[in-house]
Amino acid sequence: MVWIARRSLLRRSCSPLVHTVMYEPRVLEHKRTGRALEPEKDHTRSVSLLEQKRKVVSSSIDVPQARKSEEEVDMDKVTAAMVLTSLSTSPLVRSPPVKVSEGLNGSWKDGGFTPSSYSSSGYWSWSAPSDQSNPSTPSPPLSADSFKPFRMPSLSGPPDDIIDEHDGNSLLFDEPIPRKRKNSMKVMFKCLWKNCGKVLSTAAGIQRHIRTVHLGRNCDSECSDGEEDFYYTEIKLNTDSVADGLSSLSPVSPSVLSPLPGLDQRQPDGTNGAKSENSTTTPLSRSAPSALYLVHTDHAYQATAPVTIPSASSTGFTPSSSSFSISWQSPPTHTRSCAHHTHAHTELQCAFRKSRGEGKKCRKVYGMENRDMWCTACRWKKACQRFVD
DNA sequence: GTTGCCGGGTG
DNA sequence: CACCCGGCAAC
Repeated sequence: MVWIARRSLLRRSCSPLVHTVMYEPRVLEHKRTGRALEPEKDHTRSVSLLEQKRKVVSSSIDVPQARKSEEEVDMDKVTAAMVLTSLSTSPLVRSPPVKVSEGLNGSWKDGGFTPSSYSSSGYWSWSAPSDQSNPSTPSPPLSADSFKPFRMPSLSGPPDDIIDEHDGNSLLFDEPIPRKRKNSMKVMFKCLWKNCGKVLSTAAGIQRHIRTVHLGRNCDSECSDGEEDFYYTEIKLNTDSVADGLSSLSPVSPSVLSPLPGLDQRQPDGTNGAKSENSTTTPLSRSAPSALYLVHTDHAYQATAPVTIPSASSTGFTPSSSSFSISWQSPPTHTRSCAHHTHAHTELQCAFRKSRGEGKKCRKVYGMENRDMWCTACRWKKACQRFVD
C-alpha cells in the first residue's frame, strides 16, 4: 500500500540518477564529511551579503573550485559505485516495505540531514512529517531528488526497485508482508504442489521450499528467471479456536486470498485498478494446482502490477495521486481478507461443527416459561455457558 | 417439532 | 459490546 506509492515516488524521482548526483555537490560534500548542512543560510542569504562575502574572501575562491573538481571525481566514483551496486543487487525486495520510510528518515538523521533543508518542496511531506522550519526556501524538485541517490546505500529495498523497474524484470512481491492481524490470527503458507502440502511460517520459506524441492533450483532468488510459479497459499490460523482443526487442513478446504491486492488491478492504461476490485483471481490462479485455491505466484508480470502506477508519472503522477492508490489498496484488501476469513471459518466450523450437547441446557432445565433464569448465552441462542458439555 | 447454537444484524 | 433472531442441523 504505502510502500507502493513510495516506490512510485522513488522511481519517479530517481530515474535521472547520475544527473541528480551531479547537480548537488553540496549534498555529497555533506554526506562525505558528515557535517550538518546549513541550507537556510545558504539559501536565504541575501545577495548583498554574498557579495560582501565575496569581497572579503575573494582570495579563497579558488579553494572551493579546486575542491569542486575533486568532488566531481569523487562523485563519479560514487555514482559508478552506486550504479554497480544497484545492478548487482537482486531484483527481489527483501526488506519490508515499511522500512523504506524508516530507512529514509534514518539516513537523513544519520547523515545530518534535516527535513527542512530538502523536503521543503513538499515532495515527501505526504509520507513523513517534515520539519519545515523555513518555508521561505522552497527547493526545486531537483534538490529533493538530489539527495536520494546518497540515501540508497543505506537502503535495501528501493534501489532494487529502481533497477527492477528499469529492466522490467520485476519480482517486487517476493514476500507480501502479512499485516498484523487481529484475533490472534497466525499466518502460515502451504505448498500446493501435488503430494506436498508443506506448511511453512513464512512466504520466503515456502518459496525457498518450492524453488529447491519442486523447481529443482539450488540457488536463491538471484537465479530466478522470473518465470517461477510458486504455488502456495496463505493459511490464516485462528490460534484461539480452530488451530487444531486447521492444522490438518486439506487443499480442498477453503482458503484465503493471497494478500496481493494489486495483482489484478493493473489497468492497461496504467491507471490503478480500483474498478477491477471485484476481480480477485489472477490468470495464474486459474491454472493453479488446486482450482479452489487462489494461488500466490511470483510471476514477474504479476509482481510489476502495482508498480505500473508510477508509469503514469510521465502523465502527471504526483504524491497526491499516490495517496489515492493507498486509499484504494488498503481498505478493500482488508475487507476482502476478512470476508474470506469469515468464509473459511464458517466452512470449517461446518466441517467441525461440534455435535449437539448431550446434557440438559437452560432451556430444558428451566423451560421456556422461566427464560429469565437461563444463562445469557442460552437467552441469546448461543452455546450454553451454564451447562457446558 | 424440538433443541442447541452459529452467524449476522442492530443499537 | 450486549442483545436479539434467522436459520441450520441434530435429535
